[in-house]
Amino acid sequence: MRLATWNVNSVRARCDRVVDWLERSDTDVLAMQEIKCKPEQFPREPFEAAGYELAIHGLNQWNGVAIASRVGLKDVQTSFPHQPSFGKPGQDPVVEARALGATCGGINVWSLYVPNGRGLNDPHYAYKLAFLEQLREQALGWADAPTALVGDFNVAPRTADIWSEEDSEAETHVTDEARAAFHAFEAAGYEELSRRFIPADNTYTFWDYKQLRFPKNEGMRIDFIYGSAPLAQRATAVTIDRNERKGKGASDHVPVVLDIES
DNA sequence: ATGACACAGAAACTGTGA
Repeated sequence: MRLATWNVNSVRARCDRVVDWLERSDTDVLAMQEIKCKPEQFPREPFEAAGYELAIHGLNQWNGVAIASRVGLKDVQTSFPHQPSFGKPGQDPVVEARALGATCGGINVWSLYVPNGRGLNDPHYAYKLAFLEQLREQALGWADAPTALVGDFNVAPRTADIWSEEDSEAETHVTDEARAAFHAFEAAGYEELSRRFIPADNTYTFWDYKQLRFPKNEGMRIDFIYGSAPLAQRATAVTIDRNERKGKGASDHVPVVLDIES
């Protein structure tokens, strides 16, 4: 089975590219982030014509997560228990569309879009840390089953995972506490599988659209695949499909792909 | 080569991302 994660940065703007890639890459399950639309706006037809079922969770033009599967899709959950909410001062907090769980081919798959954090003194940063902490709490209970926590974690775990730790736009991605919150999944029984297969420094999954970041390979490694022990022991390969950042109309993230033996 | 922000919604700009 082939399981992938991809922050597509609008599924409507990227639909043709995403479906083309799905078919070319022979992917069975794709977890998407930043679909940037409501379910009724999602371009279902090309996915379904290609043989995929869909689970979609989107509230507005922000965030949004989805799962496309051709190996079954059931037990859909549009948030995890105690998932933190967020709201601007004076507004009612909302549990945003940042987590979507489903059982696909016997695997408990979570498509995750961890809050960016925005700035170290921004309430969004505390929200980011709380999101990771509460997710870890829930993940403890899923660790004995084959579980995949995949998506955009918005954390660059090591110095070699970011082109410059001084980049002010990524300050919330490199702090000790963000990195500790990221690594806490290891103590919860999970292994980050892209690292096992792709340990090389300066191997990125995101490059900003601005300032020639991609041609200069100035990116960040922030998209990951955590597998519980029962899943990790079945992992055979991971690839990062850097080609998907090329050309006009690319997302700023690329797919990360896990192969699992049955 | 891979190339100098992009997306959505509202309104000719703003919020958001990282």
